[in-house]
Amino acid sequence: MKLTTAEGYALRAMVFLAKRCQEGNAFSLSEIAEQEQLPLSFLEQIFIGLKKAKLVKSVRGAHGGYTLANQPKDINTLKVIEAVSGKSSMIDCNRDFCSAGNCAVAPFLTKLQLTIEKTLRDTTLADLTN
Amino acid sequence: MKLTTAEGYALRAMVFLAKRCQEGNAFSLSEIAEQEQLPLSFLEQIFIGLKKAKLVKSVRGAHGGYTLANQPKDINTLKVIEAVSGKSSMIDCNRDFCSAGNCAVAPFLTKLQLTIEKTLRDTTLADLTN
DNA sequence: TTAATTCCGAGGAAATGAGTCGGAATTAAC
DNA sequence: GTTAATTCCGACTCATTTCCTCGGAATTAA
Repeated sequence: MKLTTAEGYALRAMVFLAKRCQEGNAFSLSEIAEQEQLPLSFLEQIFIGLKKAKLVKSVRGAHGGYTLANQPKDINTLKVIEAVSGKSSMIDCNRDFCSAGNCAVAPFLTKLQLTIEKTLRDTTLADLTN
Repeated sequence: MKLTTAEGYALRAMVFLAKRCQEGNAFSLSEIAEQEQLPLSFLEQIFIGLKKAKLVKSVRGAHGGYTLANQPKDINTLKVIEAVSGKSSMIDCNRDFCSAGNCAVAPFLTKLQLTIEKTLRDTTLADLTN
């Protein structure tokens, strides 16, 4: 039960942008990679996901880069994580035995997941820039 | 961010025992495996961890088995999970850059982890037997 | 003695994680 | 129009982790 490094990188990069994208200016990935000491080509993959999730906008070509698609206070950490890893479920157990309602643990896990998601949803990039 | 199947199996097996070990009677792994439809030899590995963590007691030899080491209300789900997987940290990022306090995300992740651990610690086997 | 069990280490197949690589498409600047 | 900087995209690799299995040793009730 831990964050993947891709999720961690995404959060770090998004916080980086939140701190510096006040007027919608874009930052190139090479700049982010250098400043945050992240591997560039991996960051590319990550930002493709962030773009698809419409959390960032891209400017292609020379002097291009990425900028936040919304205000930091309107981007929560759950969205960032899901953009990178997809919606994940604590319970990937899809056996007949369990999905038939015989599993004593399943309801608890859903509750746990909701708790986690609420915490993530309530924490925005703005909360992380202070 | 999901439970490993070993962690899930452990919880399921422990709930099984919580429901039936009222008088400290032991159940063999083959019985648990059959009733809960879990792979036996994998369960063996898992229970070695549970035993080391002193969450269960074992009775060796024929007609042996496992029984809970404490009352269900005194065994919380965090202990079960840690017995199987060890203490895990949301943040395994040990780079100089981050551990020097430059990481904007780290404090949030520790807070998140504490939240999760509290939920797990507050949920005992007794809560899962109803 | 036998059968049922816990205990233990080794190993193995599959999935996942954590990237890299090569190149295509786009665009500003020269 | 060429070049350099960038986003975009798919495929690929390599290491680690997960999810087990296997063989056998130790223990013990019957």
